[in-house]
Amino acid sequence: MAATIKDVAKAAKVSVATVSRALNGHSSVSVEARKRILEAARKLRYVPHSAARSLITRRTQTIGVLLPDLHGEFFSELIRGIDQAARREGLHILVSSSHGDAKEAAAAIQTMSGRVDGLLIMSPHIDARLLKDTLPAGLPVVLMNTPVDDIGYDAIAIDNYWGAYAIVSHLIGRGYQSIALISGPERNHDAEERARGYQDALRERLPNVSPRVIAGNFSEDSGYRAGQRVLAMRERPDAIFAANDTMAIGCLFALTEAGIRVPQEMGIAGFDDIPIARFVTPPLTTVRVRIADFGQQALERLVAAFDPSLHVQTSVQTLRAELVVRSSCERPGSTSLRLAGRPSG
Amino acid sequence: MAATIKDVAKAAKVSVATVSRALNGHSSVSVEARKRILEAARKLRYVPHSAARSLITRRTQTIGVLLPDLHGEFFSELIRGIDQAARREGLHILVSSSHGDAKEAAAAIQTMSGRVDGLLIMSPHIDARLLKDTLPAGLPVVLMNTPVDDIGYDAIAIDNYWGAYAIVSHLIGRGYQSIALISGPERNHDAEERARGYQDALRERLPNVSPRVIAGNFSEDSGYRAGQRVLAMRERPDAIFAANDTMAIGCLFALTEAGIRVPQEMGIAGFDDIPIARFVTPPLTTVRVRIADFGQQALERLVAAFDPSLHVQTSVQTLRAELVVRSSCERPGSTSLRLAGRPSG
DNA sequence: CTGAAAGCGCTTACAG
DNA sequence: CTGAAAGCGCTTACAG
Repeated sequence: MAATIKDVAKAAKVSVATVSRALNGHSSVSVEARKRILEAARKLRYVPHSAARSLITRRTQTIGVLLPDLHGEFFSELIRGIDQAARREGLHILVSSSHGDAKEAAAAIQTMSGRVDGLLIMSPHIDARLLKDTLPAGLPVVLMNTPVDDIGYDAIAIDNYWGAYAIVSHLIGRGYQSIALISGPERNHDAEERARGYQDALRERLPNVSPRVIAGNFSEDSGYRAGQRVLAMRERPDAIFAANDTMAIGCLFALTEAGIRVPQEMGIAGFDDIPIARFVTPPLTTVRVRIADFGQQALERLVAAFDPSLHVQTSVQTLRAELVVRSSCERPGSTSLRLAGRPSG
Repeated sequence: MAATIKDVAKAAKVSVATVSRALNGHSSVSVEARKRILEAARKLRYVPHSAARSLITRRTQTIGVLLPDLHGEFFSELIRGIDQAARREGLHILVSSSHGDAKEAAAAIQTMSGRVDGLLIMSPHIDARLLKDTLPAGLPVVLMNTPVDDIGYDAIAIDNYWGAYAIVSHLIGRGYQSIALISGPERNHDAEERARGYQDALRERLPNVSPRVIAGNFSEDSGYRAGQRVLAMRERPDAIFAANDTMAIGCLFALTEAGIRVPQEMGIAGFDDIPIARFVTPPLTTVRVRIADFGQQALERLVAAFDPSLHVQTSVQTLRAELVVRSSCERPGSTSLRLAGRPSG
């Protein structure tokens, strides 16, 4: 049906070798031959068969992106950044998501790994050993926000710890004294790092106050329910740090519904700076992570790893986060103290 | 490096043909041979080379998804639905986005079409002729929300017209008399259909009121600016229908900032029912489209088209939308009138 | 039930 | 600058 390189060769009256060379831009083709070949290819609507090419070149021009989930703007932003960078590099992207556990993630890696030149992996579940057992030796990989930073994989991570530390410090600077955390899902690396930042900030800056953690799972709904639990407490906290914006907004909704005034009676802060964060009432103080940039950098790391001469050693790169101060935890009368983003390693 | 079918054959002491048959589940392989082969394959971590297989089977087990953009939750939901259905079918998905115009979309179709068994295309720009000129004959395609419904392509579309018609009718039923539209981007099919629904509802239900359209482009920011323009009008409308939720929320923000009470002084309605819509203050009345379902159905349509015996004729399928009534246009004292979703064709 | 062989559509030394 | 030929790793009639 579709034209092959043979058809083009016949039409241009040259060998398939010459067609291949002309189409791949090798210089050693005469001007007239090249012209005839290009003309014939155009006429026949010739498109090289990618599988045949891959078979011989051992390159697919495709990279795989393994994501734990696809809910929410975080992932569309991430894919957007990856896709943009990939297009610049002439690479296609194969997407796979919804891996509930390590086993599923490993299976997805298996089926992808034969079809791609490299893999971008975000998996809160997988560990280093499983990864090593699953990945074909020599396949370039960049781990995104995945808790495997010790053993020979390139990785890129959001500075969750610092972001959480900074925002809790900010709340304390604003005069809040009893700050509760709405946590993310258990065994989720991002969630754990944010919790750790919360704990450390509290311990260092308010040593006499003990942390209070309300379980959440990153969904709006869990934030809403957490808000209701706060309302039911005998001794309510005076501020809440939610481990992501989505929960912060759910919580805000619960509080507003109950007539609690934010930020006067209770401060709220989130994490991520999703687009909607600035549009809720009151606008949400949060930590911004440039997610599309994150995706883009991950892809560029991967591309760099394609060239072994450039890629001498694996390393973990951290992506700077920045505090975004809005009014959801600005008590009237408190003085302003703005923290800047820490330069990342 | 990686093991090939030859290595497995050698290890299991059979021919490559037998290995191929065993691994592909053909029945005509003796039990012992199958056992030895499976064992050898496992030991060698054999994974069939997908390019080699594709070359001979003419199937890639991959479908391409062409999207105009990747901003916002709409697209992550869409990809999620597609990805879920694809996984069930054992298909991989190749994603490509950010095609500013028809030419870019055509180029993306070109580079993808050699690597996929079928294509899901959402492109507000492309027209039927260009599509016909670009697509290899015989490649299964399903158009998603793309204004090419007349010439022999399968298509699936959101019922934008009806959704807009229904929500404007709802506003009128609530007693609003002067309803302005914040439109979507020009030459965008969804936007045009929603505008058409708005115009028709107004013409039929309030024949003496002329429509008022404020230009927007689906971004929060354009909604915000539209809100400011409304505030500056000499004769303000008493309700606003924004062509998507994102703009509705931007507009709401502008109004709230200016001290306008919603819904008492001005009603607002949106379109899409993005997750945040229920969390803003007041919660937004909107039209819900089950986006993940939409993606899933598109993929299933495509898979059906793989089997020519099942797939006799192309057709356009419309996805039901439903009105979601919240408080952003509930004036005190107005009576309730809830419209149900229309069954789709 | 099994194997030898052809062939899918390319690229790339090799020889001229 | 060009062509003949080998070979990438599979699958599948064909013959036994």
